[in-house]
Amino acid sequence: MAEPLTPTEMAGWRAYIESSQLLMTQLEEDMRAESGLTFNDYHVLVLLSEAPDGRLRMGELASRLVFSPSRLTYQIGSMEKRGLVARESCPEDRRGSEAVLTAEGLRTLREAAPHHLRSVRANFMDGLDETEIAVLTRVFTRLGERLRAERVAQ
Amino acid sequence: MAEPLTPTEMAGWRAYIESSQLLMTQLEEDMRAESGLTFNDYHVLVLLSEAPDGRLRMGELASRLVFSPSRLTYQIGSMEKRGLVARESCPEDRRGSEAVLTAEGLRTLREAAPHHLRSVRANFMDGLDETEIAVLTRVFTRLGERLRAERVAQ
DNA sequence: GCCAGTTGGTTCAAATCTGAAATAGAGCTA
DNA sequence: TAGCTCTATTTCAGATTTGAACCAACTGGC
Repeated sequence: MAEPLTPTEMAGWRAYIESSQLLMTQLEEDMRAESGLTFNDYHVLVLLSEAPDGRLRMGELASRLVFSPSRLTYQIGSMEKRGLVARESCPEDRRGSEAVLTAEGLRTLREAAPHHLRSVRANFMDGLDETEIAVLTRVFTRLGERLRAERVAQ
Repeated sequence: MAEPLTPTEMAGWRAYIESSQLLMTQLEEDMRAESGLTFNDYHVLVLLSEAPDGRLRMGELASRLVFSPSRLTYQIGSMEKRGLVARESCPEDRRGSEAVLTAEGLRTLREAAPHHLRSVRANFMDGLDETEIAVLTRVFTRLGERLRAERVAQ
């Protein structure tokens, strides 16, 4: 078997991985400076705000965030302390619990979103033209679908 | 000022960020299962193996990994315990120290690399055609250059 | 109904990561 | 060369993350 990656592929891979690291760090820093939130905090708020009734089962949230169960327990606990979400036990399945967006959480999200999106634009989107955005969207949408499918199948 | 991101941009952004999360998690898991290494461990080994004489100053390594100084201190300490790298104090500047790849570290890298690269191919590259790879490479190379430049300028 | 086997979440100890000090040496200027 | 400022790295305490173990509640087969 030949090299697992051609030089061209290797270059693409390295560029992607290293720049993504850089981008994440930058966005994290901006978010912290502007809103005092973590990227994870923000992502939880977004997902909850989009869910019907502002609530999601822990498992569902964990799977969308790609978080381990214990990590999500901690994350929600931390956000609960800060009043951004509440935890309610689930009526249909008494093993389960749900995270619910609070008014304070929604307010925090509304306040943070424009700053964050501006940061995304400045650090990422502004460098791309329309064709590139289209390719990225296509590539990563497909990638996500593939990986999610495999993940379910183990 | 209008919305900071158009719906098209937003879709691209979400696809990128969520799929990247998924991809990283998958690669991490594969790496751990196949080599008992962390993605960070691996990246350190790669950077050192490419450096002249297999050694790099802590600061240089931190900057390439996008690690905080204290994080790198910890990371190298951990790898030192496992015999993958050694730490030597720097002759030219006695404040500094360098991380040096050990024979054991090089052996570990050689053993891990094919598994990892196969995982990168299977989870990422195989889904892309040549045009897409070219676009990704171009986009992320440019992004990296931009972000690094801004990072230096504060 | 009653188990055995799953599932959904939490808990726990250990590992890792973070930002703010602390250290120590370099380098410049008077 | 003494005194200042800056730089490279480590240390420290606290926050987060990890994987394994645990607990309770659901489910299906008998």
